[in-house]
Amino acid sequence: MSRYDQNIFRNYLADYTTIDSKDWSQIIACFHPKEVKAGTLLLEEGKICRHVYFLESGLLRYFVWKDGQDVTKFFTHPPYCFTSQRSFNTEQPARESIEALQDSYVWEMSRADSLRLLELKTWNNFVLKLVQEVQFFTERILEDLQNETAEQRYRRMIAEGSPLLQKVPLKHLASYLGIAPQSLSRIRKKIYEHART
Amino acid sequence: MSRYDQNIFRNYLADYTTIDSKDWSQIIACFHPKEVKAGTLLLEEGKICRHVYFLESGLLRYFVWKDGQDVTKFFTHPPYCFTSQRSFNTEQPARESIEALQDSYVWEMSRADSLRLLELKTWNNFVLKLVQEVQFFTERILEDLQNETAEQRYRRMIAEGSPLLQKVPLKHLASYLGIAPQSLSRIRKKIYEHART
DNA sequence: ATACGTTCTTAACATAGGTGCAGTAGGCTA
DNA sequence: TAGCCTACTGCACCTATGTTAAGAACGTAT
Repeated sequence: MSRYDQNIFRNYLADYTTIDSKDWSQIIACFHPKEVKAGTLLLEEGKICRHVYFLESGLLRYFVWKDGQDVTKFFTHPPYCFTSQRSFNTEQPARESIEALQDSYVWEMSRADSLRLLELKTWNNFVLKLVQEVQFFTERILEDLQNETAEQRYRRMIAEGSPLLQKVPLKHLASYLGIAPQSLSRIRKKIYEHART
Repeated sequence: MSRYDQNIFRNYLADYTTIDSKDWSQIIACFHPKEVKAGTLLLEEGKICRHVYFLESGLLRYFVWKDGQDVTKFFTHPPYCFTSQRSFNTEQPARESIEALQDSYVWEMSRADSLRLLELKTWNNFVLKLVQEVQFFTERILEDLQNETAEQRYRRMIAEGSPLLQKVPLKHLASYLGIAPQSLSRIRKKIYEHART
């Protein structure tokens, strides 16, 4: 696993928009490397999110506290550009925390730089596409949630070969699916029993 | 109810971004008025959405066909700027239809004009904010769906004084809440019984 | 007026998808 | 060695919602 390889970021951006060397140097100049050890928080609930991040490697988990329980909202795997959108845009305290599940390499950009960089057409274009993409993802999750049970969603993760299955503890997977760990166990049992026969 | 009052649109935009007369004339030049009678479709599932719309007055309903059933996804009330995002951006057939529940006055802009207008900084700025806002809404709906039952969501609509309660037939409200009309009736009965005591 | 379709309500009953508790087992850390 | 956490399993139980079936209220067309 390479660390701090700018090309990962650049290639990632190139998937969204064409980007020349001049744009790229402007963009990368705004980002600074930051290492996040497994188990530590990149963002803590209640604090204001003041950065835009790019995840180069590792794995992150968004979660909230709900009735004294740690509830996993979703995961971010590399390469991905993200922030705590609501907190970042409104400058209000974040409702969720972001935890590294594995040692992660991220690049971060300050709010001030972010606002400045939006003047750059290439970046502006990228951001718009990214936000639309996030919107599509959210809609997709919403749809799945309405149409499928936790079991069906878990089966689909398997069918789609989600890399999360190998990397995420089952307790987090369970809360991500919206069920108790016992229920996930039962589902797993059912699936593997059937698979054997 | 005034018809085709450009000021409604302009004031709406002003809530997102400052807008001078020159910008405004460029923007409004791209939009053309269109009346949608109650009960008719602004967009039909399977067709490609080729416009951006602004809803000046009336009420719209997004719905999809799912297992031979008409399922309401959400409603749009004025003033609001919208489109079938996925279809519009990807030029793929829309998965949902948009129906007018009341006689509605909308303004429409072609795809070509939309792309051109994005070059205008004011408009670009507005679009980015709008897409972020839509993302917030979707996230909020997702959260509610995970945390609340249909009954709780219906109660909250009442508590928040949603205007939909007066305007939308209960059958659509039921499918919007994700339950059968009978179930909504049961919930309503329960609420009103309790309210009386 | 009458008849018809649609929407909404009510009731009895069924059920899927989940919870909670309790006990067991394996692995890691101190 | 003990202690702790995670995961698995069996069982009883719950509850939100579906299903079915019937009737009431309302508007519209004939």
